[in-house]
Amino acid sequence: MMYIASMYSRELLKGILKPIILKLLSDNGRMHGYEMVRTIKDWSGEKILVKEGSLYPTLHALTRDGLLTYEEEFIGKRVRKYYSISKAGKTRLEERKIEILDFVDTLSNMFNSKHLTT
Amino acid sequence: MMYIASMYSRELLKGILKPIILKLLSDNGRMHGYEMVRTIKDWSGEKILVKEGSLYPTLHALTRDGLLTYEEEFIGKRVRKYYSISKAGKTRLEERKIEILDFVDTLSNMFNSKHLTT
DNA sequence: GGCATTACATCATATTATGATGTATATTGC
DNA sequence: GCAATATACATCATAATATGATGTAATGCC
Repeated sequence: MMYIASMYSRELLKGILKPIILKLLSDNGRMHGYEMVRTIKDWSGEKILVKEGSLYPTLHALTRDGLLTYEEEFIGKRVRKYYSISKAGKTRLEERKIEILDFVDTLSNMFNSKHLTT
Repeated sequence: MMYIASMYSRELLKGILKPIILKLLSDNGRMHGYEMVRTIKDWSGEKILVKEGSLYPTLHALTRDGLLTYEEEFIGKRVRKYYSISKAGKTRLEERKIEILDFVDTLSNMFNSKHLTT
């Protein structure tokens, strides 16, 4: 059992999990689900804590959409699913990366300056 | 009738509308709904295009939660609701601002560097 | 043996932005 | 004067998606 709470509010994290998974697999090659949870945690400085109830359905959705592939491996009797990013997944990642960095920049400007209408 | 499409994908915008409204009213004092839509558009460089179907229910929710107050005014026969941020709203904005700027920074780091696990 | 960790999974629920739709007044161009 | 557009409010069904709760089972450690 895993019980953790994200530092960022639930709403702020919406729409960001898929790109994070794509980026993770793009950088690291093969990874399995449980490994991703821990890596995202480390990677974000303990600030993004993905829950299993979020991760597994998202991995299935990305696979269904052809952005990921996976292979099963047996460690003793236990099965592990190693996921990899597909060609289509890499293309999608590039698109989303541009959007995210631009969005982040927009938000940064919005909340850092004082915008007065005249 | 207003028909516009946001530059950013739907998911990415989730959870950001409330803080934007709070920031807007914090900077500008009194504003009415329709004015907010146009200001957010200008303010974000045409990148965040809030829909009426999103804005009005959100204004009601923020008011219900005590973060906004409003006064009705008549421009001829037409009613306008001028919203202002409350003390509680300002407190909430400060909290959310810190969270958003930190989140933005985390995302920027995540998507700009290559993170390899060893 | 007992406990924590690893590793997968599903499902009901909550949140929230959107598109569609509706109503009505005011303004601007011709 | 009239038509088109802009102003200004609103509601509702729908879609997307992260979470908490819950479940199963193997492995590693003391």
